[in-house]
Formats: sequence, C-alpha cells, structure tokens
Amino acid sequence: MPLRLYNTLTKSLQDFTPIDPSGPVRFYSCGPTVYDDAHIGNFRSFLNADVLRRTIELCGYSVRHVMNITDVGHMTEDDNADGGGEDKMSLAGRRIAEAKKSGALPPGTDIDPSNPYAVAEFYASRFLEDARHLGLKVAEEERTQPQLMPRPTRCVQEMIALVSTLIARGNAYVASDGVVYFSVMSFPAYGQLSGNTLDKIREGEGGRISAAHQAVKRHPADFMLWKPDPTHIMRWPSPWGEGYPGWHLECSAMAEMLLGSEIDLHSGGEDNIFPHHECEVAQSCCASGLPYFSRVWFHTRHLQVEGEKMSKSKGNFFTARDLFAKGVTPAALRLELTRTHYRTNSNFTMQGLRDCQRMIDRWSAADTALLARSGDGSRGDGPFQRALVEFQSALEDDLNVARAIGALNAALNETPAGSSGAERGALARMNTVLGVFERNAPLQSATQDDLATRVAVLLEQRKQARAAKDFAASDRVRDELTALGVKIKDGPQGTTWERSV
RNA sequence: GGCCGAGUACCCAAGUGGUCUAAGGGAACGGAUUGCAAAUCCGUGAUUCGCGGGUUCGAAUCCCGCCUCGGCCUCCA
Repeated sequence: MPLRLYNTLTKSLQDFTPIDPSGPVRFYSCGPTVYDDAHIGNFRSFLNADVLRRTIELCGYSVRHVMNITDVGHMTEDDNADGGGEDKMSLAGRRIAEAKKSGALPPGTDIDPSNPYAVAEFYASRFLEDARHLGLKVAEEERTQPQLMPRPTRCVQEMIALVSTLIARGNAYVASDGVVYFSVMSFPAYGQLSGNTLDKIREGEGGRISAAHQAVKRHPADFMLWKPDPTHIMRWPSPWGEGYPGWHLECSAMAEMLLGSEIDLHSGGEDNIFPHHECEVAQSCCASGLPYFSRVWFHTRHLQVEGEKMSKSKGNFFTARDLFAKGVTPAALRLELTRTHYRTNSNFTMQGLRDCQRMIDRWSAADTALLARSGDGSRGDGPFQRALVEFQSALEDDLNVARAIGALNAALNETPAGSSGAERGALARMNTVLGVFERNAPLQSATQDDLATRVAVLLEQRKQARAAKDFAASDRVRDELTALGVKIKDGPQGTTWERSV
C-alpha cells in the first residue's frame, strides 16, 4: 500500500509520490523560534514531523529533512503585522538579564543579554539539547550537517536576493514609507492554502489592520518583505536600506537554498497555515514561476493540557526540560506527544505520560525476553513480524500511529513464536519510527541531584531494616520515600527507584 | 460574525455503512506471586458510540437540527 497523507492544500488524502523518484524526499519543517525554551506544544509539531520523516524512511525512501531555527526576533505587537512593538529577541534579553540578577540562570551560563545573537544562541543550543533527547532525527544530523538546521541570520543574503527577484518580477514593490511589500494581487492563487482568499480578507477585516500601514499598501493583505529601520536591534544592509527581513521570507529563502524551488513536503503547526505558509507559497511560487512550492502541506493540530488550552496563567504550561527534570523519560514524552493522530487536538496529561511509560516498559521487556530466548529457530512469522505488517500499513494510512501502536500491543499478548532474531528485528523496525527504546531513561539531571543523595541514604536504611526483618521500620522508610515522590522496586539485583511522574 | 475540525467506557484512544453484542493501552476490581509492596501472569470490564430526528434490510459510521469543546480569520507549534 502506498503512503497516503492529508494535504492541507487540496484538503484531501493523497497518495504520496516524491517529485524525484531517484533522489531524496525534500522535506522542510517550520522549526522553533529561539527567544525562549520550546514547550511541549511546539514539540508535538516537531515530533510529528519527525514521525512523518521516519515513516517515509520506513516506506523505503531516503529523506532530506530541513528544519529552521529562527534566530531573528519578531515583533511583539500583534495589532501590527507589518513590524511594530518590541523585538522579541531584546525582550528575551531583558528576561535573561533579570534571571541573571536573581540567580535563576543555570550555573556556568555566561551570556551577554544585550547581544541578541548570544540570546538566540543560548536558546538554540537548549533547543537542540531537548530535541536530541526526544529523538528528533534532524537535530541529530545537525551535529555533522549543520546546514540542515539553518539560521536566518546566516541567510540574509539569500533573503535579499529573493526580495530583489520578487521586485524584478513585479510581485513586490517599495511603498512610500520605504518598506518593501509583497503584492498579493499579483498572485491570483493567494488564499488557496488557507481559504483566506483576497475577497474574504477584504470582507473579514477583523480590525487588525492598522490604518497607517493601510494607506501605503496596494492591498490590505500585502505583507512586508523588508523593513528599513536603522535603529533595530538586529539589522543588515540591503538595497532598501539598513533593516530587517519580513517574517515569512526566511522559510522561502532557506527552503529554496537547501532543497530547491519545489519541495515534496512542508510541515508546521496548524496556526502556521495562515498567514505564514500562505505567504511562503506566494513568495516562492512568484519567485520560481512554478505552480507549486510544496506539493504536500502537513499541519499538526494544537495540543491541550489536561483538557485546557495550554497557558502560563493556568499553570499548565510545560517545556520539555521542565518534564525531564521531574524524571519523565524522553521516551515517554515522545510517545505521549505523538501517539494521537496529528490532525486531531491531542490532550497532554500526566496520566497519559504514565500510560506511555508503562507501554514502553512492556515493549522493552518483550525485547529482553526475545533476547533471552535467542537461538530459537521456530519456523514461520511470529507475532511481531505479523504486527510489523499492520504497523506499517497503519502508518501509511495518513500516519495512524494509534492503530500502529495497537498492532504492536496486540502482538505482546500473543504466545511467542517464530525466530527470536527475526522477531527482535521486527520490533526494532517498529522502533525506527517510535524511537523510544534508546531514550527510555530519566536524564542525569533528574537522577543526580540532592534528592538522589537523600534517596540513597533512605534506601540504605531500608536495606538494613529488611535484613534485620524489621518490616515496620522498612515500611516507614518506604512511606517516607513515597512522600518524597519516589517509587521503589525490589528486584533480584537490589532495589531501584524512580520519581513518580 | 465567517470558515474549519472534534465529541466512542473512569482516563487516553482505534474503528467512518454489515465480520462492532466496538481494537489497544492505562486505571479499577478479583486471583496467582511477594514479609508487605512494586513488577509480572490469569481473569472481569461499553448491548453501546454528545443529544434528538431521518435515510437504509442494516448506522458509531450517511443526512438534518441542536448542545458542548477546539482551531483559524495578520503573536502563536
């Protein structure tokens, strides 16, 4: 069965066929902005892109996956899309400066908060750390191929070239305020991706378009490509004066630079559909003269937390590192964020995280059991080999991860059969998409701290109590550990512990 | 206001016209095991798919209306 994906552009399921059957699949993902740590909602989108990439590989294609790290600051004011308010990178700098004063920065961090490049680099490296823990393949590849995770600040020349092309082709103009705008009326297909066609935008209005900028633009939906501003915190020379690029420009420029004018796949969160991706399509198609920028547009719906929209004020806002510090394994977080279909809103819960951990532990135990009976040469396919067939066909059906996991779990309940080597191979193959076995342990930060020291002392006390058969004392110690949020397990190799999540 | 998704057991979730008296996981409960736990193993668990109509021999699945939740309509993954 071929891989079928839902394409936002056509609003339908389509068989996936790469543009170039001999070359790699060209895949661009909208990555993080680095003026803060990425939260779990961001990671749901990035991880779904990773699952898609791994699924395409499971189907036998090679993939060239690019994910940008946006290190230019965007503006804070949401009532002015054409550039207004404070740059978010300088805002982040102020936040870091305050954290520095109050001693809230991680030890050993030496950073100049007034330097936006340093701020960006600080958060970018933290993002890469989180992303690698979670098994984002492109972040792993970035170690040896840094160009796969491009930074807009290093691609300003490409952006300027793109603006020049658009002006030369009549798709962009310099307005009386000196700002370069894209002319949406020059691109009749504008609105095809999001449904926000030009007539609808005019009708909708929504009161979000400021009158001052309206006056100089040919159409209210015209968007900024270059803003001259000699006072801006991050600025570059350009034919239109010293300033900074529009926020849709970087993806068009970097995708073209690294993948070519026409790509197979482009992913992002659902909120990117409009205006960001709509504007990318307009820029890229007008610059290339081709009917498509990306053949398929893949959008992940938003994540809720405990049934509510995630927000800092509700206290249900989590970054990946918050959870790692609580002892959550990267594997459990990865599974919790990817196990629900990407086109439905998923609900992140602590209970869900525990459910995922249990599943992963059972899969690991099954793998260990297979290893233990290695050498068994039973003929015929065993349950995991049969499950792999269903697993792959579920993923090929628009990434039905839940059904794929169901197939794997069902195999676990069957009587073991088949060659254990082939069975382990099938399980390993499923894990090439799930990506959980290699990250099923809490991070060091969660196991080597003050709590760990205290737990070690308590466990020793309990060991002595048990040796003396003083079970009342032993149980008191366990109660104390439970109160500290620690679960213990007596096994043949002694007692192990973990934080209860 | 306009446009788009979604509502399946205590929780997560698959299933989109007959094989559904609805997969799978977790929780819970009963049993085996354990000093007691944990883990493991065995077993129990929706006659029903937000609500009300309709189409059909047959509906969780299609149609209409209503309710609830979520998203987008130039901050956002």
